[in-house]
Amino acid sequence: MNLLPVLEPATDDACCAPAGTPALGAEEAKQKALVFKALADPNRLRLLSIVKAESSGESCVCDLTDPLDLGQPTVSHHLKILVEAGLLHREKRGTWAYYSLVPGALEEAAGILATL
Amino acid sequence: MNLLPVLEPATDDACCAPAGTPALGAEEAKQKALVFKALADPNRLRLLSIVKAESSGESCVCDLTDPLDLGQPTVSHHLKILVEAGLLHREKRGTWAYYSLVPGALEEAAGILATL
DNA sequence: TTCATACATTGATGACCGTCAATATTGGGG
DNA sequence: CCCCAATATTGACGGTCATCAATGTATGAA
Repeated sequence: MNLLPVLEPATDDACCAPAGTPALGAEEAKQKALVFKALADPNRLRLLSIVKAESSGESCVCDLTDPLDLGQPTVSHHLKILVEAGLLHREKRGTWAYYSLVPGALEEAAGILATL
Repeated sequence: MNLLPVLEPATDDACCAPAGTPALGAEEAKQKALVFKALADPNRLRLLSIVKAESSGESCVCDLTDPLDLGQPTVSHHLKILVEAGLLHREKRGTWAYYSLVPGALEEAAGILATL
């Protein structure tokens, strides 16, 4: 998938050999960092945890506002970030909004680390 | 490991059932978020990628400064963050500093996602 | 000891982020 | 149509972060 750098025969001087194309491209790295940015907040981790623990597979915002010590707008903000990161799915039914894990999304995030 | 919430028989009103203890505690979440904070930067992902791709298993700073479009102090700063997150190991030999992946660290980070 | 190299640290700056209060929007019920 | 409940959006504020230029530190060589 990645063209490996040419793997120089070792410069006679010392350290600092390859350079060439870095293993992970700049754009690719930026993209992958987005997922971890979404995961890099304690309250968002707790949100994911609560949604995952729910037996029904989904939680409405009021289920999520109480356990965290945060105001409702802040929780909504975090949920939006998780949705935009592709980790949560949002479905509005009546007045309520139900959030559920996107199937395989967490595994995919874990996969990024395995294939760095 | 976690005491599950009592799982109310469903309040007659509608939504908003459990509350109780959130699946992931506040302190625990804060701790786990630290690793993802370290991973939440494109340049740090690239650094990890380069170190991992190196056949010798380690890279000195000059190997890392060129591929990224960053100054040497900035690279040093990112490396420090990765070391403090427990992802990289630093060993100084002579004038050079060699960085290598901490064995199992990336897998452990991936494990956090699996056991949220 | 003096100099050059490799790397780390400091201080400053501009950008981004988490949080809240206030307000807007949407949907259901009377 | 009007009111209320649930959620989203906006604007503002304080804190953190990524980056760089300048400087400090340590190691090896002359």
